[in-house]
Amino acid sequence: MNTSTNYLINSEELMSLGYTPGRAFGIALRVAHKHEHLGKEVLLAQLADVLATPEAYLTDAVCSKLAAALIDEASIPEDAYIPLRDAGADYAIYGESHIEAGARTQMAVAMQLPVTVAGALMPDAHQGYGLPIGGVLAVENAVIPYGVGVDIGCRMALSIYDIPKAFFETNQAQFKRELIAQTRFGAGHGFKPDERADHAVLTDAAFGMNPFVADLKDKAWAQLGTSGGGNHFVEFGIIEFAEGDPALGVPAGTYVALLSHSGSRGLGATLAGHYTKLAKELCRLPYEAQNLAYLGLDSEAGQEYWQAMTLAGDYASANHEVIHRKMAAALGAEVLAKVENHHNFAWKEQWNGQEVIVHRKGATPAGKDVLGIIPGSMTAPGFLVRGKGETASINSASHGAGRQMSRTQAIKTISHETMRAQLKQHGVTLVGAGLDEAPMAYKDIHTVMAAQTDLVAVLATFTPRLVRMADDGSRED
DNA sequence: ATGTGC
Repeated sequence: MNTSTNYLINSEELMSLGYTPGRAFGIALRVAHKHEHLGKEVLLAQLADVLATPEAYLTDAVCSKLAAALIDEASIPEDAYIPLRDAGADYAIYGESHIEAGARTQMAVAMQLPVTVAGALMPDAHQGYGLPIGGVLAVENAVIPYGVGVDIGCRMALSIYDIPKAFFETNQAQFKRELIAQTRFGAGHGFKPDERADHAVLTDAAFGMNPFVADLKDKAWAQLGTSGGGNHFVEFGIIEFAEGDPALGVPAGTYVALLSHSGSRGLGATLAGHYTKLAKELCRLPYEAQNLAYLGLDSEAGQEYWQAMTLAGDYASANHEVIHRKMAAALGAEVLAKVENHHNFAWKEQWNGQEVIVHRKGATPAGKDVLGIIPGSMTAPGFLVRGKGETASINSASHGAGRQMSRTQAIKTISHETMRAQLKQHGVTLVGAGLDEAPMAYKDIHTVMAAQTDLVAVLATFTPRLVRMADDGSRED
């Protein structure tokens, strides 16, 4: 994904040929990279010629796609693009010193959209696609598919069991068995036909909203109750309430709890891809803002996306419900309390006396007295929090610690021995996961929490003990 | 994030 590494022909050279940033520009860079064996001079001459007469290259084995993109771009008049504002409004940043520059650049562009009302960057923010992860954007009467993200409705769910810590510690083998038996991980994975779960979401009329969505229902059913890959997990841990919480109905004390993190699987990903593509066709923005293409809420496409997003959110919730339902039944556990919050979604909310659409892409809703879960890492605590309703953060907080290292960097620099030692030191048993999910790849959650004391108050601390994540190819054992 | 690509 990192396209900036040692290309024979770089962006500046392309620009000196007369290429301008856009889709064709990216294709030209890739063509040049793929055919480096031709040598720099030959490539530069060829790229200049394609730019001058793209029509002559429409059937060329190497440059046909580049030629088509150039013709396509030239056919769009300058004034077909929706202009950005010259200067974007200011936005609040929490924990700025730990946020990478790329995330701030993306947020600055988002602030220039003509529909933008307000924005904020959470302390776990990092660069994403369109809106940064950890970005919050309030807009007027529009929705941005990539402001929600690919994993629509991705969320945290916590079940607090009436099980003492001591019982967990003497029966860990049983908890581990059930963790493996009741959960499914891995990209593309679902349940076999005779293992499929049932849930009311499968009867949601929104599955019939159009043939495209209807086609996704069978896979959604197979994946109901699964967790997927990446940073998703299901884990047992110990949750400590220093004080009782009357609203939740949990007295002060220490309990065993189940915490899950996952989203809407293939269903949400397919819907996100489909509606982002549609938004890009209907909302032509300048190159740097193209991934922020928006749909008017009053438009047919906007209403369709909203309905699809709502379905994906309900489906993501059902996924967690199935996991938690199965686990409680398998353990014979009584659930004292449940907390759930999504952190990739768009909401209709009041902000500063005005109705806005708030996009939270990797940000926890933190309106006044709203409960949320902010996970740390597999060896660092997560927190059950209560929102303070801070206007400047648009009633939001971070959705975790955030990455300190990229996946590739983590795989390169962290050893299996180091990771094993870290897990052992914290008394954590891990099933699955690769080095890219090593705890050292994440920021210090305490630093992140310290940056958002104005946004949330901590109600309880959750310490992971038995963690399951997707297997990954880099594992050696 | 996602079972499949510029």
